[in-house]
Amino acid sequence: MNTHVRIWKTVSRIPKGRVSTYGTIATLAGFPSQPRLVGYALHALPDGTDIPWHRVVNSKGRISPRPGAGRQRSLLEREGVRVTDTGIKLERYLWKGGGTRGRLKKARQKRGGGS
DNA sequence: GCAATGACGCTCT
DNA sequence: CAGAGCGCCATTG
Repeated sequence: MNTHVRIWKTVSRIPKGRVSTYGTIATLAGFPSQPRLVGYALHALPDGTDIPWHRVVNSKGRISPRPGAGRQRSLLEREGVRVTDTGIKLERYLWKGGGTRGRLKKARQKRGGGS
């Protein structure tokens, strides 16, 4: 369970109006490339949790097909995060731990990235 | 105690 | 460039 708490704490560190991906959270939490654990930890979150789980999205910047996804999108928009059909602007809202201001230059330019 | 699954990500084809 | 498969660790049955 300690594992979950660690992840929750990391998620809680996400600044308001910003989002992060499972992979990023996993890495920051101390689990390099272990997004499944993050997803599983969030899955175990209680309903009245104080953890901003809605700020966690997948690498595509899209909300995973989980029950309440629509509610998550509302919460994000409520915090000022614009969610488009193409997903959230990770280059704008993606938060990468520490006070990095999320200044991702080339991001990881894995595939497509920003069209 | 063993086996399968899971709110995903990366690499290969 | 696009699509599919495999891998990681922990939790649950």
